[in-house]
Amino acid sequence: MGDVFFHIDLDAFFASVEILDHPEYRGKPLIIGTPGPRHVASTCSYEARKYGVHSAMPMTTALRLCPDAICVPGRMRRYAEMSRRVMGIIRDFAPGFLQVSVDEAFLDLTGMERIYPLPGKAARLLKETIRSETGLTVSIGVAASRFIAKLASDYRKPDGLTIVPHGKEELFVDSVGLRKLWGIGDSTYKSLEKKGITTTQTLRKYSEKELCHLFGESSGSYLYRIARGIDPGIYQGETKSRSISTEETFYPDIFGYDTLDAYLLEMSQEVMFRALDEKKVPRTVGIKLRYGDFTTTSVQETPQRAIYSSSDVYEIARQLLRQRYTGDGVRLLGVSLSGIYDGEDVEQRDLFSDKEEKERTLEKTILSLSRKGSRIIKARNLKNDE
DNA sequence: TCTGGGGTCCTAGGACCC
DNA sequence: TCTGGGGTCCTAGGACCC
Repeated sequence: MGDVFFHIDLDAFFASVEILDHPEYRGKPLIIGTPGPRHVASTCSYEARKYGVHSAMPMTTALRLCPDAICVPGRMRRYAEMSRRVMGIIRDFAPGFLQVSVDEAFLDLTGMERIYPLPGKAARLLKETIRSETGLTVSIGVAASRFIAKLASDYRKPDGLTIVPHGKEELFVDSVGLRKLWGIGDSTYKSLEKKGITTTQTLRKYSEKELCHLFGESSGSYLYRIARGIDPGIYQGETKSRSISTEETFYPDIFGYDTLDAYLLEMSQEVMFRALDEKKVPRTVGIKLRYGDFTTTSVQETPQRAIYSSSDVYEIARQLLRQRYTGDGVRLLGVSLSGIYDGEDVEQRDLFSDKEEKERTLEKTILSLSRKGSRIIKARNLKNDE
């Protein structure tokens, strides 16, 4: 027997948790999201999907399609808690556990024939265990690669189980359709369409060389592989670079350095606290601006000296804002940290002056306090100290 | 349709070094 | 004078995913 992978996907996760906690929502169109301009739906129940509502849809559009929908704001802590419970069950089920998002995970059952001779039976057992222990349903895809397993879990939803036998991958991607393959978004699909490629069958007529020529090395061989149901290597490499970011969309637009700086300070603190919490040190600070007309621009800087505190982040962010800001109304402002590396080595004191070390220690203390308290307290403490 | 927030990866050009 | 080749780092933007 060859490789066996499961992809487990929680059905309409946030909405399902809300229905679990509020049985009166069951059977009704439910949208997780706040009504109003510049808001989008994060998830919705299957009843709402019948009206054409889907994730990432603007709330104004969603409510036009489905005026009677119940809207609730997301409760991320609650979803994280349920996610941990479900992921715990999945992790205990078989080795080769790989969580890829709050509501998705892979299992590698390769070589487990003695314990699970029939993968389909094993998948049904896992589904039933999750359902009876948490009240949530999942859809599972079973295949010889992660790529196909991932597509398979989406093939029949909710509460689905799709097994793609090894050797039937090409047939399977044909029935999924080009547009729905992982990695084919609007933009890629449109550029394929321009060349008359709208199906996997047509895509297969091109050699790898031709595709690389048309779309570049990386995308070319990616397309070549997925058209044949060959795993292009999704979720294989350990993630190299990491970043931590926060951003906020405003309504109405905000203007002026005073206002923008105030947000920049708050956001600098937030991202740096998260970095400190994970014992990470960033090398690069960036800001992102989106103006009222949706034009978006970003600037980043990698300074020579180490970034060790949120006031460092803020100072750089402030300068970057002055470099870029046109004075127009700002729809979105964001701060990001990237080029992140493990901070353990940097903990050695001689790297920092006494004053710097004191500040860093202070931020850590504030962080540990803030784990119990609110973000407001955190921000106020820092301001008073400056 | 009037477009969130948090991520990852890729590309292309320029700087700089050997 | 009239322009190598490769490697690495940095930046800005874009595509994609959940």
